[in-house]
Amino acid sequence: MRLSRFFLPVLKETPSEAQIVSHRLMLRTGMIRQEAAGIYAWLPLGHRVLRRIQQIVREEMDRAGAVEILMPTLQSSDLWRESGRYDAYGPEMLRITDRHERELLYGPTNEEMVTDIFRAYVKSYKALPLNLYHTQWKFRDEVRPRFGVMRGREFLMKDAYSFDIDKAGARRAYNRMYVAYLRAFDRMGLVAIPMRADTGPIGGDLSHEFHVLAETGESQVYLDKNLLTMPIPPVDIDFDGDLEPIVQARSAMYAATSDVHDQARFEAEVPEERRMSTRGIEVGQIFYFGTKYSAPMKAVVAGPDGKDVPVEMGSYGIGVSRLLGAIIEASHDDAGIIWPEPVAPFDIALINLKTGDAKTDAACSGLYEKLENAGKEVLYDDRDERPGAKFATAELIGIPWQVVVGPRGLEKGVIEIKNRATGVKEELSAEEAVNRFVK
RNA sequence: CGGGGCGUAGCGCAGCCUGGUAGCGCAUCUGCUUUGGGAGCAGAGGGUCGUGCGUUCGAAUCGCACCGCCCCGACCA
Repeated sequence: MRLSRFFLPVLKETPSEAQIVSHRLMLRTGMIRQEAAGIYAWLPLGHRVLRRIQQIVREEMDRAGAVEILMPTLQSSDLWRESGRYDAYGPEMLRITDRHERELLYGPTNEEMVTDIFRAYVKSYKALPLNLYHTQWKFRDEVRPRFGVMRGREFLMKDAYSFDIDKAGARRAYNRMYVAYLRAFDRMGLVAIPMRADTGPIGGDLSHEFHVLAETGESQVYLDKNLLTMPIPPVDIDFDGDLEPIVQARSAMYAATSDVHDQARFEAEVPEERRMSTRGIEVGQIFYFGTKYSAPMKAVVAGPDGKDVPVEMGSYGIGVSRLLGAIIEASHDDAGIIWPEPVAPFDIALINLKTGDAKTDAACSGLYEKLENAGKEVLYDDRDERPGAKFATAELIGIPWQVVVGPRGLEKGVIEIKNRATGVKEELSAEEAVNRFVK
């Protein structure tokens, strides 16, 4: 993409409404534009990152055996009356009336709808286990939206729903999502720690919140430092195999948010030098809730004995749009964002230091073509701007690699590559540079 | 929803207290010069002063109401 043809409305000054760093940077880099409190338009740069995150989540869901669907944003109130949540949900739910005076709502979540889909088609235990997921915009009319996309009213969320014949099956489904989440967050360059979470009226130990550790996190978290260095399950992990040991290895170690934190237990279980207390951003939650919806909504399947039983369910959310904020909170410096490579909006920022200079233009065009043809996403800064402005833009928007081409270097037959995260610069020939990225 | 604050050009702000018809920086446009870390000079364009009602000869400025947004708290992916 040539920057001269891209739409990248960066701001030199920070809009006054933004308080936390991720929100400021998202506005400054022209990733998002606020349209109303907690509601944002996604501009090209932000949209690109959103899509990459969504794709990583999708790949890991698919790998774990979940099946993608897409449910609507608007739902009929009928299903919610069946589950009893229509009245229970309160003003957080955005309610809409259509021209026929029918009550609709903008979905804050999809348990009812997916249960309805399930019960319409699945009648036998032989069709289980099943996990249906989608990534869709949700709306929760928060009293006080804040922190940009970290706590908007409209947000993009991946939610998966598992269906099993019994609790043992539900536990296996839960474990698959647990492992998939470890992999997904790791691929985004995040250290996300599964924390014991409040299971509410359901009880049990099958609920975890995944938190990204960041100073600006919304909740206080307490954990065993050993969790930070636990190995991530490999790409070829067998999701049909026994994942319990992986889950247990982590669950055995203390990690809790403030609402379930037990200081006495923390001190008893974790040696002082391994105790860590910091802030966390919740980016995902997995939850087993049994027959909470299947029972009232009569989502039943015939078991091996021919008798109908309500399915055992769980739900598994990832805050896709929130992750943009979380990643920036966890990865930035004074100059701007530092995107982890797998989620970066572009792989390489190609910086032409002297647009209009025939040799420099030609060298840049050549590099641009070779890198693009090799499948790299390149943002070529071909604007008629001064070098300083181009460097500043590249740093601000956080492209992982800069390829810097100018007349001075070309005289010596070299260009410069610079890593955004480390700041390390190297002078190479153009050919070497291409080989470096193409491999 | 309780408490606080703010709405003036695309962005950041001053002007308001003490009423007299709007200004600064950045950005934008034109020209010239410049070009290895957010250039300089000269010129130009751009504003229903959030909305409505009121007070007044006269309202960005004073009063009332409404709308929007932000911050702290209580609540949430």
